[in-house]
Amino acid sequence: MASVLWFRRDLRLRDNPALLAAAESGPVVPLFVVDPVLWERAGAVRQNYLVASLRSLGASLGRNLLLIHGRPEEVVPRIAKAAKADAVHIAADYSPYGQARDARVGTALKKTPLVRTGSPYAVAPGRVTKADGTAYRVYTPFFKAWLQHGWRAPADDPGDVEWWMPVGCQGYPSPPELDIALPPAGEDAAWERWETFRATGLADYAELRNRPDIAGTSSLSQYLRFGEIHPRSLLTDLGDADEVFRKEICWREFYADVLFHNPSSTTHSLDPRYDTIMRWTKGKQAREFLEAWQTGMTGFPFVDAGMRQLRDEGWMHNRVRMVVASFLVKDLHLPWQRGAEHFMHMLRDGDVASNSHGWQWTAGCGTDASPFYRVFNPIGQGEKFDPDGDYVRRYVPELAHIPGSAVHQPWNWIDGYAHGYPEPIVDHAHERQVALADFAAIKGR
DNA sequence: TTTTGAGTTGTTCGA
DNA sequence: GTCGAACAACTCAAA
Repeated sequence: MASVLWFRRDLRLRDNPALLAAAESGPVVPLFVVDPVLWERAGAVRQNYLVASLRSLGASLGRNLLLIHGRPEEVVPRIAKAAKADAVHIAADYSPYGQARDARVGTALKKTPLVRTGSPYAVAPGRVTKADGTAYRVYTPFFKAWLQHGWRAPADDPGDVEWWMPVGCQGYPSPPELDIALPPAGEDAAWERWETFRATGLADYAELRNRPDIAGTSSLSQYLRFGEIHPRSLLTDLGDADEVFRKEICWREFYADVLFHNPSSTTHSLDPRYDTIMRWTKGKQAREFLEAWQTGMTGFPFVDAGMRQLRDEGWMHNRVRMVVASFLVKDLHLPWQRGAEHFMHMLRDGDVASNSHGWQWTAGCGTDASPFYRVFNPIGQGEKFDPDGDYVRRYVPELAHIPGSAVHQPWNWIDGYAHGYPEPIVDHAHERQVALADFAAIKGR
């Protein structure tokens, strides 16, 4: 009997338990459904990356990837019927949209089972709980329990799979052309990046990961996002000395767990007081602030460098993500949701769980005891984590003439504004006080 | 059961 | 310049 293996965010053949499950019963129909909802949501950068990844997967299947455009609840049953499949195999998707979609597809499949094997996580969301069975809301206890829970060994190599296309394949979708270069997509590229990072970056990761001027991070985020490599594969290769990197992988799992238990937290603050009490900037001023932030024209060099990196590369260093997020929420007083939407539209690694809860953490309405007084100083952060100013000069050419660390304070440089760089759109010290006062009002309720 | 201490990523102020 | 304290309120786990 044939079966259908429906790829979604697991675009790989290695360490793929759902593939093993599918291959057990005979020929496998490798299906990818171009879901118009997710496609529209992705934005041009992720659309391009997805197509590149699908092409890579297709090549590794000997051009047998079955691409069909349409709503999954319509497409998947149709393909299963055409293949006379005994089952449709998937890796579980724990995102709110994925859960709802898979429920609809399961219903539409009627008697053909939708079999979930594995997930994009080492430990599936919902598995790690407190002693009373409820979900964690603080990271460190979660991390301890997650380690304690442990995970399976990577899945075996699938060997020779008989790929089969029972119907004609539709073409790859055509995203708008980009004038930016994305990293190489696909499973082989993911493993190559991982091996390079293991050999050259992992030992210094704890020290250098916060330096956006240095390539100190793993650059694996888009590979994890699209499942071109599984986190279990990374964890298996880690040693005792790699605790900091292990914890970063666990953050991804923690936020997936938090979102699983709070499906509305993509748009609603975990702390419900937050959405109703904060006094946000409104009207024309809000639109102008948002545009200045999005285009990297706030007059704060480190913030603007980050926002331009996002625009130019579809990616931003994590340290800078926190700084620009803090700036949007606590200096410009705009809701975290506006920033999260922009990130999801622009990021090649955009993941709804990590993105929503990264933003909520920064905004101070999410998990963990994010102290209300934690307002990042955009200048101080730049001087601390981009000490030579190289990061700012790389992305903000109007400041390229200012040497060293002085680039973080163009107002103190004699020709600082000679090349059209804008002056600061807000007074950070003042806005910090406003944010603290707002937050104190929330906590009083 | 109650208490206690710690909690990703910070900043400012005053000694 | 460096350094420690202070900046709430709540979650969680261990004592």
